[in-house]
Amino acid sequence: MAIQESGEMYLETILILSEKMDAVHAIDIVKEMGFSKPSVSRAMGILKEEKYIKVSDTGEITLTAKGKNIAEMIYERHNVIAAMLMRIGVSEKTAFDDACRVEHYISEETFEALRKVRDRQKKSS
Amino acid sequence: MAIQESGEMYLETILILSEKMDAVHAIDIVKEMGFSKPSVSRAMGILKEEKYIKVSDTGEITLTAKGKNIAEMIYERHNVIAAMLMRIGVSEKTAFDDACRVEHYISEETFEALRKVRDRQKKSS
DNA sequence: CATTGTAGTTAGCAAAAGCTAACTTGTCAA
DNA sequence: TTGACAAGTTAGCTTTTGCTAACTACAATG
Repeated sequence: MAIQESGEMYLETILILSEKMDAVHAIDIVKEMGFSKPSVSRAMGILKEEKYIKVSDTGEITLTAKGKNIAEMIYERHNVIAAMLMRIGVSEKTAFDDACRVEHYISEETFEALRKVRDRQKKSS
Repeated sequence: MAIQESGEMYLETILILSEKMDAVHAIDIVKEMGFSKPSVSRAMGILKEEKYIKVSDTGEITLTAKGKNIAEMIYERHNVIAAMLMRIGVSEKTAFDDACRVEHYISEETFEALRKVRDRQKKSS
């Protein structure tokens, strides 16, 4: 089964959290995303099942290579979109929030075009 | 209840179809969107219930003012997003498809920023 | 050692939005 | 007039993804 939007969000959150703390547990995701413990618990079950994450017997959650690929792709999309929005005058908060929703729906082609715009911008600044 | 993404899609489709033909029926929406007849039938029931559309006794579907507002807002978002994507080099087909998904997820602030970019572009061309 | 609190799971509900199967209804052609 | 097709509806299934209630398991405090 292909990964769902919600799965992408969970993976991205795990990636972000694992850069901020040395061990990510389900409870950290609960606090970060604002979902209930059972919702997160089930999501972790599915992600584990589909080999996107590993969960140690102490409950520590880590991304597999497969999971990390997706998390990083989404995260980069997030950054590229948010950067583009801010460049055209959207506030940081809104750019972040909108990027968070939009990141799941753009094609590879659009992403590449956005990335080129960002890179051009970078060079000229 | 606030309108759902799927509801927005149906309203937008009704708007587009009613510009192409003089009477829109459920079957036209079935053909346009590729959903089953029962799916469209139920969606029309909900949109009618919530006063976004009117359905005549011959089955002709028309947008109410409330429905037209939303349809036009979404349609304009669609156009603004697609135009922006094409401007940065995305192909017409992809721009259309991506806009179709993204249009439901951007904030008013982002939309206004995009519109300004488009207007600036218009003037300078 | 008992109590309390934290982390996580299990069971089951709900809403949204797709689907198929099977029905009604109306029109039109033979 | 009958037979067939087209449009629409009804009933009921499925998946996704949130939720609450209630449980287990463990650890730490008094």
